[in-house]
Amino acid sequence: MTGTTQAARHDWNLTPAEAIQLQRELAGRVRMDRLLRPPETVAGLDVAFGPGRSHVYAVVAVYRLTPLELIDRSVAVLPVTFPYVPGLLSFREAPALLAALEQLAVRPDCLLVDGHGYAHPRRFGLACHLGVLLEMPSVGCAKSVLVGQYEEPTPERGEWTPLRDGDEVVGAAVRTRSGVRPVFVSVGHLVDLASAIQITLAASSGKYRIPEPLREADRLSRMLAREGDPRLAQRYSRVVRSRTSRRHGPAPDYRSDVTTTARGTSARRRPARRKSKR
DNA sequence: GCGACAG
DNA sequence: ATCTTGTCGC
Repeated sequence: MTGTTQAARHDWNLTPAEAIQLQRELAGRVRMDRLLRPPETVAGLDVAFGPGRSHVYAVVAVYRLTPLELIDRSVAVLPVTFPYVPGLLSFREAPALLAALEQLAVRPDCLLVDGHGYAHPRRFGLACHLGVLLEMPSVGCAKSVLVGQYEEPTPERGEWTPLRDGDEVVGAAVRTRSGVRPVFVSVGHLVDLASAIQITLAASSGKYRIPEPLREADRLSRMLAREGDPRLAQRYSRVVRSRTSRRHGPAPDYRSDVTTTARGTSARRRPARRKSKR
């Protein structure tokens, strides 16, 4: 899949009302019925915001599952152009994450996203959005619930209970580490819930609540965001990538099909019209 | 009208 | 998410 999907591209310069309509349309493309052969590599995706919340620092951390180890990383920084609105996270974070994915040296078998997938008001959270645009398997892994209710799973790592929104099972509360709060897993795209849970557990060491790929993406994005220098952050990603790819040999090229650029310096025609609260 | 509300 | 000090526990 190297820039061959035409349908998987759209404008990000939308109003909240337009964004909601787009989600309703794209939600029809989510596929959670396909069986997934066990992935060998999983990419953790997360973002952090720089000083004044002016820029989004996106990081992708690719891990091999056995053994669980970091094999590649990439960074992208873009100006913030959309407010934080529960249910519309994609329009604030996805452009930067897609830009980071484009700079990756290796193509991961699956995406593990910091946020929900199907467990969303319109069944189209950030993980679904990325999976559908890239046409690749993705899993949503959030630290708190957006929609739905669940019963506490027993304390042992590996245990889980369904997350239900009305009669529908939209995800699962998964215990990635014994004795701590569960994480909330849901289908992103091209995986079923059982696989999504397995992938989340496989990416978790058991020493921390957050799966390793997401911990690393979170750690690096926050570190770079604190520096507050977009240009330096992007340069840093190149250094890291050449370093890791040198040790593991040449990696297959990665190309996404999205129109976003890695350097996003051009001003949007329709900038964020209000600041997020809280 | 009053909460709830991924990051 | 980000802003922040100390504190409880392995």
